[in-house]
Amino acid sequence: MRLLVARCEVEYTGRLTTHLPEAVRLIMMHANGGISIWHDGGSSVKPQNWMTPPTAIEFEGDPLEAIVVRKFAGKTEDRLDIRISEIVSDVTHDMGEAALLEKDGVEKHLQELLAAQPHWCGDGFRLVRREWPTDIGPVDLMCRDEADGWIAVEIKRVATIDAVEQLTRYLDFIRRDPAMAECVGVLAAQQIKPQARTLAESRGLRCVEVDLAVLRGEREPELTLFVA
Amino acid sequence: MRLLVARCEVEYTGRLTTHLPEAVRLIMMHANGGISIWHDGGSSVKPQNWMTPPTAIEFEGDPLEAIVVRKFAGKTEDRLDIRISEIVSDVTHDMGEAALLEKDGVEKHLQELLAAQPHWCGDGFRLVRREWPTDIGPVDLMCRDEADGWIAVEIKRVATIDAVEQLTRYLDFIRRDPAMAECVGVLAAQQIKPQARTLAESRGLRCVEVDLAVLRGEREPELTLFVA
DNA sequence: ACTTAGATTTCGCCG
DNA sequence: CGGCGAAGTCTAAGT
Repeated sequence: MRLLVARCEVEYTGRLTTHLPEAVRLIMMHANGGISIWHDGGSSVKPQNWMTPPTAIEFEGDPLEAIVVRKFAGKTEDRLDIRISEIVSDVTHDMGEAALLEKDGVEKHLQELLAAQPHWCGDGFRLVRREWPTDIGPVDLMCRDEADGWIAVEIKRVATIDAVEQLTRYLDFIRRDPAMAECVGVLAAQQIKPQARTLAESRGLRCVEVDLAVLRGEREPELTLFVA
Repeated sequence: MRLLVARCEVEYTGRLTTHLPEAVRLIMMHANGGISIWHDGGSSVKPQNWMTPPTAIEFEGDPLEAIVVRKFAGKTEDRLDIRISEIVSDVTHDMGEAALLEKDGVEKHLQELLAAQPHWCGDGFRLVRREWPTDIGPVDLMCRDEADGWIAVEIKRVATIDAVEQLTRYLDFIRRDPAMAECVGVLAAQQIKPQARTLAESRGLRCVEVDLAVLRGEREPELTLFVA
């Protein structure tokens, strides 16, 4: 990885057009051709400009005066022009083998936990299968209740209006099978946005907020705050 | 901005849990408390781990042995534990004034241009207002045609099936007003995905592809390719 | 290669 | 501060 700290000015043309006025910035260049441009005053997680691989990078001048990064994305060429007026530092580090990030707690885990304890989606629910196939993609969980009614469950970490649309589309297809014409929809998520809840309920879909810690048995479900 | 290149191992606990095995990485620390962790083999645009400001950063040991970054995001504490086994490089650069990115060509500009020249959305259209409010959010443009009919316009840079759903929801609400029961929907975008066009037309929504350069008057509209 | 859906999405606007 | 929609979203998975 090459770390170039330089006073520079940057133009990007591609899906849109941007301009960065002259300032001292960090230019991070990866071995795979990826490049990103940073300023202390900007975001600490999103670069001011960047280009993802594959790219073609040209270095002009000695000492370095300009870097041109090109990418051929379909019809339009993406292009990053870096004009360098002063080099503050220029070092390259070998970082060795790729060391990938291991994650735990994303939507897939939520699905695993709810598949193992479907009663959190509704009383008496039992799992028929995960990733129940439909013509437009798999529903996260298919369950049946105590009266043998069908329930399609869509799982999200955060449920927005999109999740309601998604579940609605699934139900449209599932209910075409006469045996499942009465299939019910449940939206289960760690967090359900108000507009999503409103739209879901207006379409007769049930909403369930679930707590990851409770699903893992690390915490008791919240107790009712009044005494009978 | 402090750039620390070090052999390290990282744990994150917060919205989820992650682990990074030992490797040489770049640790980028901004003056505002933002921090991000990079490896040459990973993505060149998204860090392996990060924490956005506000944060509380503790440095342990001399020479440096560990960095602990904390954030109090609501109820749960976010925490980043960086255990350092070897320091390769540790430099700090003053980058001076913030130099912000200037953008041109995003959806807002498209909306401004179409608001000024609504005839590109349909013959004889005139603008009533931008950001026409409905119960579930604002419609980009509300227009009327030569026969005084109402037209709701949804604008996208790239229109997907989601844009069709969005416009459909808006129309559902708009048409509840008897005076606007006949309101028509138009989807205007630089690019309309084939599936979105099919769905839109099946719902009686009109599709218009617009050209940014033409809207700006930089290019003539395409001529018809046959002679009468 | 293209499409779909997730993301510690992030970011900006507006209430 | 929270909700909501856009983003040069990026990225991984499935077809």
